[in-house]
Amino acid sequence: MLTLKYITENTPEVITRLAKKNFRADEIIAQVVELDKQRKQTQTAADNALSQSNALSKEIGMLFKQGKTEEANAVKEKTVELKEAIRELTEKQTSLELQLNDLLVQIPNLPHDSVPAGKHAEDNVIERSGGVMPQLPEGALPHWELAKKYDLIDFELGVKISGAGFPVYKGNGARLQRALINFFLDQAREAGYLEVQPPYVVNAASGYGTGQLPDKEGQMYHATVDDLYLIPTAEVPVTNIYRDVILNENELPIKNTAYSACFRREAGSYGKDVRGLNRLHQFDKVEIVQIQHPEKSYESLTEMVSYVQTLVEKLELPWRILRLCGGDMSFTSALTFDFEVWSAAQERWLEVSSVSNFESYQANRLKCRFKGNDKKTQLCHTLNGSALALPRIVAALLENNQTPEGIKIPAALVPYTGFDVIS
RNA sequence: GGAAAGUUGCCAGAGUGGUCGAAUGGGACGGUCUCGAAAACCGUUGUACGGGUAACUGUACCGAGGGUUCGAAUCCCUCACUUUCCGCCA
Repeated sequence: MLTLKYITENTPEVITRLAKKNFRADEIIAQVVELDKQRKQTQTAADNALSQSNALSKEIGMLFKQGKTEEANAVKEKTVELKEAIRELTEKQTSLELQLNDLLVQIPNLPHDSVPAGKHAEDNVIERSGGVMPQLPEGALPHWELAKKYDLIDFELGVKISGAGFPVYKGNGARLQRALINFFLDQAREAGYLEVQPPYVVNAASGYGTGQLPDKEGQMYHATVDDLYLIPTAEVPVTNIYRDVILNENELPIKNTAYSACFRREAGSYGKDVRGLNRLHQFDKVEIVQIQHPEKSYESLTEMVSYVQTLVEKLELPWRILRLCGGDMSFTSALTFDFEVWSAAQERWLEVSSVSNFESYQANRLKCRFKGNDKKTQLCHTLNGSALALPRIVAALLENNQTPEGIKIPAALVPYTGFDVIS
């Protein structure tokens, strides 16, 4: 969430910038400013009352020690009223703080100046693109047909075991998954990321830390008996490593990478958008996360985008990078670049990565701070990106590389798969 | 799953009702000494919010939440977690 300080000190600017995210902020911001004013007044009053009470208590202690019991009891009388006042004031203060927090979590992150205006995905700006569009042979098949033809993925079997959206990968299909995961992790390590293996279920505090809770509660699977949530992305456990942490400035940037299975309930979509591998309840992804100094976070964002570009290039997929417009960006992001690869048989672009700078928005909830060389403590900036999500990469690989002889595996991946063609 | 013991600052660890934001030791940082280093000595070393231009100052925080009391790190209750032993187990 945004910091109270920033909102109260830059109120008009906050409202203007949020308009780019198509968020009408004037009312809620006015409420925040008003509540904050009340909060400050209440705290001052409460602190004064507590201060008096502390002084009286000390006095009573001294009097008892000196054996002046009667005088002590007289002072005790005075505390009765004060106690009541303290109770009321602190209750009011707590209530105001809760109200403020409720409002703050409803305010999205401020978009970066470079974010284009717009409402929908069509308003996103193509940043750059590359790769060669494949010429498919006669009778080219979409990936779900290819998966069946070569016995790589069994969607029906997944339905039997779990339900729709839980495919079973078999044989070379399973080996391709494993190859991609290892390839992505090795690449990330070479790019300076520390590999971590996080838990796949998290507690509610972690869900709040990265912003899945409370707003996106319905998107996560919830194991209610133990009150744990299945992670929708490794971003959640990995970023939460740094919850309630004060780092040293010279530890920055922190660069972590993690593979995890990801679980998403994703209710409400149907049709060709969700055919085959396009949208799943369980999928594999390698994630990259950075914790960075505020002055350098946009350098890191550029670096992460370039890094993801090298991955799609090594996989020889036609790709493009979109700068998301205000209306298509996530609630928590300040600037997001999406990667899409061309799915030749479906003849559509598939989103395979989303790389974002959250600035201090996420760090504020996480309480992820660093102590600078000037001894001041301030919030870090957090960034993350998929590098990459597997299913749509697999879809594009299968479709784009189909030939009469079988499906060709890109050269960079062959050392990982152990085969160069699926036939 | 059963039993017991714990949870205090960067770390170790003392503190069982008042002057305790908290002894002591270690670490880190700064200084003295030194050609330099070590040793020794001296000093500094939490977070959040409020007031103040500032120096500074008020309040809260000793796992979390509640209670008792004029006053709680300290007493009581609930919960979470950790460790050890037993059971079960990849």
